[in-house]
Amino acid sequence: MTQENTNQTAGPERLDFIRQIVADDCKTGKWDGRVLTRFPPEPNGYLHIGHAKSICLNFGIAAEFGGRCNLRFDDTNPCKEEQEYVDSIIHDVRWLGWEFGEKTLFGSDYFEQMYLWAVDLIQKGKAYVCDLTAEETRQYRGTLTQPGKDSPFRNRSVEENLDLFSRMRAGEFGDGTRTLKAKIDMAHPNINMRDPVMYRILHAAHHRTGDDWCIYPMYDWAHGLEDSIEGITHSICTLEFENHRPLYDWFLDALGIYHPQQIEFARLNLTYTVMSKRKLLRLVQDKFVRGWDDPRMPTLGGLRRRGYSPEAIRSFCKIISVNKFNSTVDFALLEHCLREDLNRTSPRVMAVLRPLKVVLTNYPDDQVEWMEAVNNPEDPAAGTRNVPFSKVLYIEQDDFMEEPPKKFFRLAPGREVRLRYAYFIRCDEVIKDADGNIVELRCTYDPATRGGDAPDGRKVKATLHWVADAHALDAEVRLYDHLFTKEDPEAVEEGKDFTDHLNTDSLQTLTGCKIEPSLKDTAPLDRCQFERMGYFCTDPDSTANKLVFNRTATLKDTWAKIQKKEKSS
RNA sequence: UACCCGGUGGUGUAAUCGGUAACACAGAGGUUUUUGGUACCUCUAUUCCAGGUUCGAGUCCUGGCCGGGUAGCCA
Repeated sequence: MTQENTNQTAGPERLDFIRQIVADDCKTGKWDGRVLTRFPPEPNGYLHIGHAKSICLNFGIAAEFGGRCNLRFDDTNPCKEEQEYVDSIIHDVRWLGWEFGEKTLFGSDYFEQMYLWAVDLIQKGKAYVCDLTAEETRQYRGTLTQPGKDSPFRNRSVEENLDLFSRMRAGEFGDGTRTLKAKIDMAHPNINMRDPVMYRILHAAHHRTGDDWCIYPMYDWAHGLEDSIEGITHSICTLEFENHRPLYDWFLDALGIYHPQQIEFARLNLTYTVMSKRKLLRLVQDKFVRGWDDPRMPTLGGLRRRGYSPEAIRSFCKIISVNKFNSTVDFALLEHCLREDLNRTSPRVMAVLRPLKVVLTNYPDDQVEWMEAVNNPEDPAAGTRNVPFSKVLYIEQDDFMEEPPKKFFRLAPGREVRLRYAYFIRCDEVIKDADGNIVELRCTYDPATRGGDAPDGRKVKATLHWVADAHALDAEVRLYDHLFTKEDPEAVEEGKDFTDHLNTDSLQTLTGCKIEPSLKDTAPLDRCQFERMGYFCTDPDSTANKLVFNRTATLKDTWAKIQKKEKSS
């Protein structure tokens, strides 16, 4: 019976609608059991958490069904694309934990084949060279509710089209003077089918093909061909391409070549976040953030620098699943996945962010004791370390209140608490400066409580983290909050835009923080938990002389919740 | 007001094809605890509307309503 239960909980996972299609296709042998997906970014920007959804979908399906997933750059617009983006995208995909073999693929590698197929379409009378300007093309296209009208160049002879097209390629014409269009139906209710442009003239250097070409294929023409050439089985893309599918199908069928199946899904939206490339660019350009990898950015570079783990992002992508309707995922769900992973994997250390000096009046002046501390209670294999303890220490300012409310059970005058892995201490005296600020606590420790337990069995209600003054490392700590104050930053009133909802307190920099000495040799992107404070990550700005940490996420904080509730009531 | 797509708790999904609406997050309460963390337990709350088919509808049909996408020589 136990075994049956185990089998049930480990039973088959529910399939989302795309995996359902793939599973059905495998069963019916539609693609001879093959599964080949692809992730096709344009190298014109940095990847973000929304791309991670697509990456995990495509690579995940390939892995689960014993197939493959191609990383293919959709680089058909030389004006926007750069090698730097290619490199960063490759890095991000690998960082997320996906493998795509030695070879990355590029749409631009297929330019010659695409050209040949364009010629084929001309010969079949299904494409023509058009001399209309961009503006005229727009007018001829009609509107959403009105049909378009035929271009005066629509009925050129095959010979003339062939001649003109080869001269377009040869560079005889200026940018924008001519296009190659598919000859479909200018009255089609789907605007994408109203003689769409296949090639435009662009005398621009391409990041890979250099000056080899001065005509470049449009996405609608190129994308299906790329899929076809690679033998993709399931071409998974976002919802806005749904209206393009008939054209995708039309091209492939007109050419009579291998025809993958396109499937669309809804892109990711996250609360308190913007996701469009344009808006993210604005944040960078207008210096609302420090760059593309600012730890507040939803870019993979930003999340990485913030301290997010690839595992957390992958489990998030799995849990949100995939569907065909727009939805907005609660940021708290991403943080949940993050904490779930970090709790399991992060070594614990003690760090005091806002130090309050504590002097143990009955502790020998020059004594140092090395206390054994557990590195990770969730992982016994992580072992232990020793932390120095001495007469002068720091605790968190928030861990002391001169006049504590009922639910506060940390340190207060006359009250006893435990210093983690060390001793019970009692507060005897509060020292203030001329302005009445608390600057120091005089306390006594109980030598009998070494390690943290009282032989007489008495209990304390709180355990505090601490750092010994003489051995402390100084550090800068950057605390982050949501970049926006509104769940949906894009829902704006008249005359405003999303930057009006920027959170002015999204970054708080703390200096003079005290860290236990075990972190002396920490390296950029190392992750750890500062006990009771949250998950942190060493920033790339960190040096041996100046340590810098980013707060990845707070721990769940029921005390903060109580405070918030009492403040609001 | 053209065409396409879609509506399941507060949020994200599931219900294996017509058979007891479930899981997670969030929220509330509690147990354990040398992290007010973790773990564990309890609770709150759901099929857009109206008809129809059926013993039985979240699922099928019809009609509404609501939401999203589309008029780049961008992808």
